Amino acid sequence: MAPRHPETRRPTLTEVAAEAGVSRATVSLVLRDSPLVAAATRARVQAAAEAVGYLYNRGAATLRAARTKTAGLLVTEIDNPFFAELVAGAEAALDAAGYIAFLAATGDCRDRQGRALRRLREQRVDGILLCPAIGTRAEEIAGLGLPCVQAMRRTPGLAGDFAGPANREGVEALAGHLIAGGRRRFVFAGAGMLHSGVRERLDGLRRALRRHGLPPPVLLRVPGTRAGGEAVARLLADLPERPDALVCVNDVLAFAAIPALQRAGWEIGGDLAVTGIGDVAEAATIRPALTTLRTEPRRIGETAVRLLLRRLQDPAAAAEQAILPTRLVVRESCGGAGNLAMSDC
Amino acid sequence: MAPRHPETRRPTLTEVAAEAGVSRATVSLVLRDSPLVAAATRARVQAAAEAVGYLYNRGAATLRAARTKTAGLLVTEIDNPFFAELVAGAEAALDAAGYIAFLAATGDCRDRQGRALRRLREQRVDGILLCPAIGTRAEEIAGLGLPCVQAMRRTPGLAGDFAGPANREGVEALAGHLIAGGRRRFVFAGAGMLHSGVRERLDGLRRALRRHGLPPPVLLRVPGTRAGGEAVARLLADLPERPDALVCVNDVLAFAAIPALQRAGWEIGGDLAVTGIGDVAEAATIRPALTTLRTEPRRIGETAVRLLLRRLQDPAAAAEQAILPTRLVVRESCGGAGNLAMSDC
DNA sequence: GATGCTAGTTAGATTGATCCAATGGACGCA
DNA sequence: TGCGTCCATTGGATCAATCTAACTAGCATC
Repeated sequence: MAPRHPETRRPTLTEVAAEAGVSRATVSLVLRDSPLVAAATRARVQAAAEAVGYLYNRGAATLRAARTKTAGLLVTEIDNPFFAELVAGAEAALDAAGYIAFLAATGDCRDRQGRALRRLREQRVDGILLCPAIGTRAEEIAGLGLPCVQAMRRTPGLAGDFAGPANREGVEALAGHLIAGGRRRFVFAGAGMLHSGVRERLDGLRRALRRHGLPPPVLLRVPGTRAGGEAVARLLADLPERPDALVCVNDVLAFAAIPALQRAGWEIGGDLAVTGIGDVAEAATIRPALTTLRTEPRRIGETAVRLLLRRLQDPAAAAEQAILPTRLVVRESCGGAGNLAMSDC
Repeated sequence: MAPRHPETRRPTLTEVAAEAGVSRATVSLVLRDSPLVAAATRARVQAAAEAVGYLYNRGAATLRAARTKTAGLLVTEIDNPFFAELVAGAEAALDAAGYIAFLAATGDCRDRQGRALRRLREQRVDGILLCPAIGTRAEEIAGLGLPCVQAMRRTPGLAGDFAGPANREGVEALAGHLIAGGRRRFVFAGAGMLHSGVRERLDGLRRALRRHGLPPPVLLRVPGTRAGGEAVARLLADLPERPDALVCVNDVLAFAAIPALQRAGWEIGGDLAVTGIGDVAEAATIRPALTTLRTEPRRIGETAVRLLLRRLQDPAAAAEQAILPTRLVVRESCGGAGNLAMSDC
């Protein structure tokens, strides 16, 4: 039986210093890659650290210095494939920069978000990447006293760094495609939680309809989840007028809506066009394959981290809004022109 | 323009102590919910902490005490929906216990895993939940000197805590179902990386075939990813004998294999049965819907955390192996009996 | 010979909480 | 009153790093 958690005292700077025949301060400088130490000394210290099996204690460093080399990733839900990809991209980018990520989910609940934020501050993270929960107020974020980059959604009245897709323009193009395909009576599903991202998407849709002289969309106030998608089939049946296009606030909602609608007798791509937003992997395998707006979550995560790292380097820099272009991916679920093809927007 | 990161010195125990008219030690006891302090004193201290806007500094506490209230989550890939669910379950369970999770991905690469483990140790995490990368050696884990619960896979020769599905029994039942449906010539896809989990699945399949006097499966040595799934179509066409059943090592591989096979002219569920393992949400929406073995990743994550918390409480406890039961979910992709139904195994 | 400069190194103070041993006061009991 | 307990509280040391300012050579300059 191997020893489990041996209470061996780990060696400290002092031991390394003794081994190398220098002071603690010098060892500290070497470990932090300071240009102040001579090459020979540096080599000697590194050898000594290796020899005694030294392990850096970031906790002790944190106490004295202001940096922890950690960042918080606070997203809505981890097991939504969209956010999973966003988190994967953010984690990889942080890792590459020598940071390590704390992960927490808000479930779009302000209380949970508040708890998580408190823990992250207790841990003295250097910065936070946040998909703010519905109802988050600007003071909550500004009051953190921490660099915070928002992703996907913005807290109203908070003019900080932000990374997200060009929702309005993208959805406008998506709706334009549907209209060109002959669709006229639009429903927008997922208006249950009107955060800034949803509002932009809805705005894009409204603008396209207005431009073509069509009536505004019917709103289904369901959450943007699989559960929300399942509710859609029932709600659609109850509408006074039969719609011919269902624009879903995100892919996941569409994934659940499509089978439910099929069971209810709708012919997806035929009498009803269905679209998503995101273009996660499942969009290509569901049948009919989903017409959607590609927003590249992985890249959004990477971009948000880039903004965060920049902000850490230069706290006084002007706030940056990284609005990433989207791309319309036309598949079968919208029927009409361009079936199975992809086209830029 | 709101102040960005005001260099306000955060109040410390000393300030709270002064405000409450007690010593630092007493404040510390209150903050840690010690039963030693009198109720009146406790209330006074809590009010004082609130009044001065005190924020606990876990870094300082860590330096003195041995606990950080953090744990590491080290998984293969975050954007595989299976692991995303596992991580979501683990994060929720850790959160409920007052812990916060570091997240990192190994990409099944020992070097990356090693780097992540080093960072986690530098941060002095209390414990680690690990899906060990291929080729991980027992000493690497035992040498951490840290509580470590393995999930999904085991490092050979390491007898520690473990949480994972009953792969062998599950796949045996799955294969039994296919055989009962008339399938005879089996291919196993995803044998590119033979970790313990894959080996168990393969064992289960082999056992079922042997029991029914059928020849062993053909192995396709592709990775268990979407890319691996796409390679499958080409490889199947090249086989000397046409198979009638494709057992995929996981759902994600099957999701990519099915459309690729369809394009190559195979009739899924008809001339070729295809199955996955996991039963993530996409399994129900792909067409034909995927027959798979439900392994409940979320519950595996929760269970692994339960084991980890137990180990933290009692480092000397006997190692526990939590082997969670699986459930056969029969859908269309395997054709034959039980179409669209679900059945226990 | 005094002075200034630079590169490399260092001693000692500091960070904010916890641990430990000690202390003061209230209480019970002979 | 005196003594032993028990409870609540405390001062000082401690954890392992970083920071600050100072110091030492070595060399060039005036």
